[in-house]
Amino acid sequence: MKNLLIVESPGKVKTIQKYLGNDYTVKASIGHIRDLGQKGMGVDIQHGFKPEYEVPADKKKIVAELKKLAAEADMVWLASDEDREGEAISWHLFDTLGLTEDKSKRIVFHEITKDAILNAIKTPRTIDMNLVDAQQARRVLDRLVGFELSPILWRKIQPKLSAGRVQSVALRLIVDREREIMAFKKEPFYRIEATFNPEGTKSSVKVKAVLDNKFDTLQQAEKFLQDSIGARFTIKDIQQKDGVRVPAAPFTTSTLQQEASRKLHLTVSTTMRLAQALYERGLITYMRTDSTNLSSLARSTAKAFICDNFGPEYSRPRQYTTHSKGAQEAHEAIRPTYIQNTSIEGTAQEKKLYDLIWKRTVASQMSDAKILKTDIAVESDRRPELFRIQASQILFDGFLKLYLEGTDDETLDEGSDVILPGLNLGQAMNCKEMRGECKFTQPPFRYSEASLVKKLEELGIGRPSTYSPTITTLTTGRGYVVKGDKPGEKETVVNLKLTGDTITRSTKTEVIGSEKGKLLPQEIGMMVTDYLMKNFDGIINYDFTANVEKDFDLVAAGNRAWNAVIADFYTPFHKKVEDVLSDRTFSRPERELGKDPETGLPVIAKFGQWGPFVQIGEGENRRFAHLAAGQLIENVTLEDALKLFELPRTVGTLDGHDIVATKGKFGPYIKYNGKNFSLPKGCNPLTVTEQECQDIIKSSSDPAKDQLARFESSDITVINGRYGPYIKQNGVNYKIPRGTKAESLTEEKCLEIIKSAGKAKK
DNA sequence: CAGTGAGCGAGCTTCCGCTTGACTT
Repeated sequence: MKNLLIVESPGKVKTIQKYLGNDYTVKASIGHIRDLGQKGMGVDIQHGFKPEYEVPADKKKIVAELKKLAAEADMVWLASDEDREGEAISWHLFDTLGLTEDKSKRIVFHEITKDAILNAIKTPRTIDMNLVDAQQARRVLDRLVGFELSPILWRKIQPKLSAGRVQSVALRLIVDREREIMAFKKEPFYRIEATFNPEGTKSSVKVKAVLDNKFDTLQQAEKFLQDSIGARFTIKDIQQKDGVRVPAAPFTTSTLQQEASRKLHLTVSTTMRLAQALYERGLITYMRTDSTNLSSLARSTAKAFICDNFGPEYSRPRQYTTHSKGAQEAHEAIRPTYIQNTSIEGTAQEKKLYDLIWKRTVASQMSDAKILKTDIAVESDRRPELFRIQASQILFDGFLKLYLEGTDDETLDEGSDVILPGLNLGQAMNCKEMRGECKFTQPPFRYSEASLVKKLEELGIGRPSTYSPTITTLTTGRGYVVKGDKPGEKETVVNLKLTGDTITRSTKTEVIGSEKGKLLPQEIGMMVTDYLMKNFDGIINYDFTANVEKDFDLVAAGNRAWNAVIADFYTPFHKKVEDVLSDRTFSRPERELGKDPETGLPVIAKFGQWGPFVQIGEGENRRFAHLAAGQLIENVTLEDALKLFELPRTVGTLDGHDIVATKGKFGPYIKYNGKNFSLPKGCNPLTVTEQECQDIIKSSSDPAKDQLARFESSDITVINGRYGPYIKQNGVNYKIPRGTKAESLTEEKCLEIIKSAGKAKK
């Protein structure tokens, strides 16, 4: 064998092999092949922070294979990604495989095209040891921070907790936001909206306008409406302005996660799983990237596609530059591999995600949209305030033909086109109706998974490959955060309406500030953040990563030794760690919520061995209840706390046995005759009726309830499982191939599936 | 489930970033 070429991702191997032909064997390292040892610190702190590298167990096989192939090859081409981590991977390969400088070359390419790869082969270089050192500094710093801080938490708060440069700041963002919301005092205000019929138009023509002033009180709003009875309204000013809207840049990992969340309501991890599947099928480029760059081939095919399908006036080739902090741009933006593929085969979700990527990519190469913005002021002869009419009209749709980026601001409706009738200066406007509506000032929004990723990217914290795993660490990993809903607060408001000469009042109950699917900090997350803020504010600072990145840049430029950077950080940091560990005091949050109205006993929220709980009374007969997900000691109300004691609740009986409704680890369930039955989604254990419980118990006792089909002779059952239908035979489960409808399965068809699946498994 | 730091102590937990399966009903 002449040449061995090693890349990171197995997904690239086939394509590159095709471009290079038989003189090359293309293999993948499958990411990093070496890491700091798992046992202990893995860094020799005493001797210049020397890293103690090991090949992890799951990488032994690939390393052995690469070693063998490298020994047989005349030349080894190290083609890992062109970024800090990629450079380190090349160096670890060089070191581990026992390569020499005359028998190995370092090459890089940013896109998987024939030109890019052949060009890379023509322009090899040597491994950039400064860049490798910057990576070693990053790796060692993260290990030192994580493995010195985490044990402090085990000792001071709870075992198995963790802290780190990325996760602790991500957690702090969520905790800080929650505290901002707690501190926020919402204020009511009145917004005045009028519906006008312009003089000289049909009476059905309506134009909506909003007063440029808000009122603090009902009285002020009512006064305005009274003053408006019989008032004359005329157009005082008309301003028209041409504007443009520009398409958003092609997707990076972060923006893909945000848009898939906004438009397709996918979680960050689902988005990545689907994108991985598309990538593996060769349908899209690599999905973990911070670059908005498109290859020249992609740009030219997009141009041709747009000209052919929409016309040349819709085409505007653009190259986007990446602005995000710390971007390393080793890959292209996420785009369809072939722009010509306007749709794909696959699951409904895969199709939707592909469609999103396709539209975003093509729209990014289309013309600006031309907009005519109109701003009209309407004055009253009784009051100085002005009504404003704002409209925007699309003169040329450009990229909007395909795609409009979503927004995180839940109060904003998408820029709909408002068509105004012809209006002139001085024209009279007849007021058909005027409303005074009570609104409330809004606290900042809680983070969703995707908006947290957006914020992390803005701060330069974390990388495309870690956004999703970081969220998993905070939620299912450590229980610092739960994803859930906040019900909002009920408010009774008085609204006003003026029609003709009469003002009517209406009273309405509204729910203010409810949020769904947001990241809610748990008590343990608050405690960890408070503790780290108090003792390690430098590390949990939002700028910490940005600052150390500057040092890493100095290392990468060859201007500082990597271990000198680490020493500067470690000396004061470790002293603080020692100080904190010698302090044996513990503090736990505790708060009295009030008195139990039934017994008069105090109700106290505090943190125990098993997490936050509330207790009623003291001594022998006190009662305990866990706080629910998202409830915090510092702001749980007495009312909410008392509700926690309403479970378990005896609902009724069936055949002489009690039915008890309660909540457990897996959500609400009912206990009956020694057995447990989950309550269906949306069924509240506090309000579920005896009849409903009896039905649940009876239907759950039916062994065939999840069976879709049963073929006795071959012991085959088709079961409707949690992840969709599947086939079971002799205790072994088999997937149903994509595109096959479970209802259409016959015994023969099932046997066929089992037979082919059996082969695949071997 | 247990129960809301009396003591002792062995042995465990943990980081970030680069990758993909293997696994789950």
